[in-house]
Amino acid sequence: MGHSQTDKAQSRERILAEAATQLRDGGLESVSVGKLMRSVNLTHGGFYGHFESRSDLVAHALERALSDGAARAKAAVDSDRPVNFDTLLRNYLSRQHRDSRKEGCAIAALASDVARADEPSRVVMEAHVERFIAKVGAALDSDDAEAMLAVSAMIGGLLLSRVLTDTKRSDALLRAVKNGLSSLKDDKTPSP
Amino acid sequence: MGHSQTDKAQSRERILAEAATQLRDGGLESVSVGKLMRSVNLTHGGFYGHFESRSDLVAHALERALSDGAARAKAAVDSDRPVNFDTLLRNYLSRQHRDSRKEGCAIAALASDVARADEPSRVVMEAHVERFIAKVGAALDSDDAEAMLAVSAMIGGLLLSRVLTDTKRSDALLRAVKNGLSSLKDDKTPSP
DNA sequence: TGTACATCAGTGAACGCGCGTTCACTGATGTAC
DNA sequence: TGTACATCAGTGAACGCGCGTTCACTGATGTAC
Repeated sequence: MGHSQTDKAQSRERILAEAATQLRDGGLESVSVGKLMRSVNLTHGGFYGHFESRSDLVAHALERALSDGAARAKAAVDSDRPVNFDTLLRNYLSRQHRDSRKEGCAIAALASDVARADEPSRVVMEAHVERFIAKVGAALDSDDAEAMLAVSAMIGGLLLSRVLTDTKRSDALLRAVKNGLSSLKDDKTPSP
Repeated sequence: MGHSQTDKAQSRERILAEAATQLRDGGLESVSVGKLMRSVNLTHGGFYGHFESRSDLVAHALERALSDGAARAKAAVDSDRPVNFDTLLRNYLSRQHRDSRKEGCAIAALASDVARADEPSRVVMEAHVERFIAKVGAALDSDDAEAMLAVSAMIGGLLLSRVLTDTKRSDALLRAVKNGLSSLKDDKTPSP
């Protein structure tokens, strides 16, 4: 708890990172100023030195939560070429991803929340959805339409696998979506 | 605001129906006892004659919200045979469905919420997800795996179409998922 | 290099507010005679 | 059929609590001389 300017930048960073995690874990409503500040070992009063209001924080933390997911995905395949579609599927639709909501894809974690949020929030997520579609399109090397289908199924599949309490059915659903989408690629690679 | 026993049953029904609508519109956290009772022209005190607690209400209203969607879907195709897959897709992935969250599918509306909720809530939605998979499986007349893929893409697609603020892109996404899934059926009907 | 002082990151008491829940009540319902 | 009374659906004041936000403060930082 220092008092220097670099300490302040670090505090803001810790607040933002923690808020992004709490957002993915509990949704847009779940972050409270008091609990958040306590969880980074600060007191609530200091919050307003970093953010204008709770809703200002949520806006920044939503962007952060979404960026974290993209960064994590990039790290998982590293500097590889255009990204292999099957690898992407295997990572995204894994039991590990299903079971680690806090660290996973924020589009899936917050889709229902943002679908009913105000326009600014939707614009923030929209950019990440479009980037995801572009990335999957490149991996599939196909048009937008196929990438849109794949992204919809990936996000829907991950979400549903988290709803199902029957682990075997949840696993089966992940597998079904993985295999079903994988054949999107197979259907065209053998041709040319 | 009568005082008879049939009045009471009607009150409970009005509370439950309104709660289900508010749930689909604003998520599991959005329903407050005071606002809810005011919106059915009663006072907050009377609430506890109908439900044990707010969380008891939410449990019942979640079930209701999910059932409403199924009932609406059934009404849309009426007493028809096994349900036509393309009709189902055209209804589910319509702009109208996208734009009427309050009256639409509660699985999509509440997927992210329930994914992080306690087990009882997940069990309630799970039953409806399984029923949806079975229904789509029958329409496709195929195995679970293909139905799981279709349901994932339908729910993910509807959700993403609600996130996108660019109407043309949102429309395009609905169309892409509709067409992509429609070919699941086409791929096998011509064969036997 | 050493001292005096302005800055400002972080503290914690206090605020008004809406929440879920309780409870003594009111008055219409519907039963017993 | 008419009256007396128990029941109970719905009312609204009151409660304790956690929320977001404000603000006078403290004390370490880092600059001016």
